[in-house]
Amino acid sequence: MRVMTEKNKEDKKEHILSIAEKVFAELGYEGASTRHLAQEAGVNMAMINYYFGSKDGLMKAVLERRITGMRNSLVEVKELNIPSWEKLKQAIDLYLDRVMENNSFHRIIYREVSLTQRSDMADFISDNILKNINALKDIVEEGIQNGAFRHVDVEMVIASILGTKYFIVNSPQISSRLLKKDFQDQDVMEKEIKLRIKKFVHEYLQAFLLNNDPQN
Amino acid sequence: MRVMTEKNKEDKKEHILSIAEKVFAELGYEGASTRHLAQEAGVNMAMINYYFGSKDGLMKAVLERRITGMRNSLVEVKELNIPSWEKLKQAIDLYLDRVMENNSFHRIIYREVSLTQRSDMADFISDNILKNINALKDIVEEGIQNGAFRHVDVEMVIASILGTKYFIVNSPQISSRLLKKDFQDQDVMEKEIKLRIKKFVHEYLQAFLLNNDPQN
DNA sequence: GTTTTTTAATCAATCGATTGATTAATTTTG
DNA sequence: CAAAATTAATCAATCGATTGATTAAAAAAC
Repeated sequence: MRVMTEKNKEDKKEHILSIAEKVFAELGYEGASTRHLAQEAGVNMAMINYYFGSKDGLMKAVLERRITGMRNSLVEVKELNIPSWEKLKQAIDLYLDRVMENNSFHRIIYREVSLTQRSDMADFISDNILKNINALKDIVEEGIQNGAFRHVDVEMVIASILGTKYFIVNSPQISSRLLKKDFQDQDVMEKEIKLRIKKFVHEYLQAFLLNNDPQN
Repeated sequence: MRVMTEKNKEDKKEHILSIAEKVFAELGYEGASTRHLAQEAGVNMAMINYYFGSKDGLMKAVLERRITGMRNSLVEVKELNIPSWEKLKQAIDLYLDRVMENNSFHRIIYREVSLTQRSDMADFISDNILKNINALKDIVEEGIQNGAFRHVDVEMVIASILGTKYFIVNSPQISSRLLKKDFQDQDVMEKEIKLRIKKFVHEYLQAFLLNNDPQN
């Protein structure tokens, strides 16, 4: 038996977390049994309760691992002293980068909030997502106030930005066939689809949002 | 006990289906037990297997009830002899009307295809959705060919249209707080949000898609 | 009186969780 | 340093509860 030092213990928890993230995305929370989660991670079933208290605790640990720090980056961009249009582009690129890097995680959280039933888990998720959304919203509203953007429906602009990536990331079976790309290959997705989404979002926002009238 | 005539038998199946649609949207497929489904519908648990064979059969019946006929309407619009821009607007309005009317159903199907794991259910769903998507795609491509639309990334345009409604309908906990509306009230959603989505999608497509250059 | 519908009871299988026992690693003691 | 005591980690086995499904019998319908 290998020696399990303090360093290796954290490795093990991290290992279980990363496997669980994939399995939850693959089968859903209810569909992923603790036995299957343990088997996939190559650990005894009791280890899940030993390290995370419960299956619910494991799920929350998976969520918290990714949510921490997400908002700070967006707020940083929001407070940059650059033109609104550049600011919005940077925020969108940052958001898309993070989403595409951890697409399993984003499938999980939107799957959970798609349920009507309220729970502390769903509340925790939607609270955090809403904070990120509001950072984006602030940037757009700022651009409208300083005349860079037209007077558009701000909430709908946000919904269309998030929705576009949401559709592509959360329904891979459909979007991969629409975009004719195999999303099983992580590399293809990160290098090609990400650029394609960014290019499209930039272009349609430029056409719809930017105020080209120098009068205003 | 009430008399159950032949007419009433179909009513009962339909009653179970409509309740199941709501419960599946609320709790997910795995989260909704046959006992709970039966209790909500006010019938004995064995009735689900008697009428639908299995829980899986009930789910498939819920799906097939709505999917049938969806595509035909879109193809009808596609074959109208009107300008591409009018055609696209009609198709989008038709699609949004159907989605908002049956939002429980749409939450169910996208929840199922958000799982990576392939299944006959997920395949059945994505096959049918893709046919509807291709009808929309044909309309946009036709508009590009006849010069009405600019040479845009067609697949991304579709993804943004579907994604916008997808985000609003499938994550009600988030979108209701973003849009400051309570989606529990079906009437408010159908009469207000639907118009708002339509207005927005029309406007941004007009800005991005329409070819205002009379040369082309 | 035969068929269809409905019910309560029950089935094997699986769920998440916990148990007591065992092993490995660390700390304390002399 | 070495022996003893303590803590941490892991395991197989099993817990009660719940799952989807089935049954035989009763009730209703025709």
